[in-house]
Amino acid sequence: MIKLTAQRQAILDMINQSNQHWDAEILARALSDAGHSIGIATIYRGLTALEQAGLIQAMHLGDKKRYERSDKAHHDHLVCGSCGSIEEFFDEQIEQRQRHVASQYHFQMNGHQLLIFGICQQCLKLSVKGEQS
Amino acid sequence: MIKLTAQRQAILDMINQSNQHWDAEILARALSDAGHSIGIATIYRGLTALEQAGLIQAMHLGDKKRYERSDKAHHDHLVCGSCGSIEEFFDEQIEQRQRHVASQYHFQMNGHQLLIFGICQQCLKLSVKGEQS
DNA sequence: GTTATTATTGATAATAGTTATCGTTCTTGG
DNA sequence: CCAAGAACGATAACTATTATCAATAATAAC
Repeated sequence: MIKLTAQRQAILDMINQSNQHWDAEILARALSDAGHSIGIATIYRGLTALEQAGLIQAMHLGDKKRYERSDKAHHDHLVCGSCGSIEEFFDEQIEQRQRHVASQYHFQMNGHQLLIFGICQQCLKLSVKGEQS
Repeated sequence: MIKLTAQRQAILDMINQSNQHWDAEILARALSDAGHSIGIATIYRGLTALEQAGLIQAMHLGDKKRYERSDKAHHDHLVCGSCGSIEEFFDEQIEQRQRHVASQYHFQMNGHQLLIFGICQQCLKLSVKGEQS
């Protein structure tokens, strides 16, 4: 159904080649740096099309939408408020409990998003070092 | 520290009087309907100030920020994709597991957001009725 | 209790992220 | 080859939010 044009292929490749959680702006810059000149509207449309086709997956983080590869198993995210890095995790017990809660509320769950905010290990180390000096 | 002006008091009252998850636009309309004429910038600034003071709490849902009372215990949300309603729930096991995951990753958690997406009981009932007719 | 200082307000301009418009280009089937 | 539809790029428009700035209100200093 979806037409995989050269532009969309470039977007898809870029996303598939890394574990990043891309937003449209960063992706545009990366594509430009890689030699692809793709209009920003085409990038937004491409992302939407690729998401609908299930070729990539999307999440809302704060005020912008992020896209990542869809060829990995479901997972949730640890978001560092200091460096902005995003770490992934999966916990079957949490998944189970969510299904349980949904059924309790007679709620037909078709997705979820769990973000854990805080400070990542890296940044914790740095802040300790910084305080010592 | 925060100055509770008449405008901010009106915003706070409006939020405290209901269990809604307000966005700035809806809140502005409600305040206007209630006879308060408060500039939209003042509403945004007031919301930020009240949030920083801990008098209300905020969450990101999709592309807009929502505010709700802070005088209730922590909870997460079931978001209906059909009618937009937001139901609240709390599950200690999920909370515990999150703390566990964070410590596993040496991640200093200082908050989280869990959104369960799907269709609420009300909308499920309606869709069944609709299909029968 | 006037004056100086500081914070807040409202109108509006500006910004960020995203979507819509529109004329042009690229496919693809007949 | 050519018509129909999809996608493209440039850019205008839109939504949510923040910044600017002059006017006003509250607070503190004398």
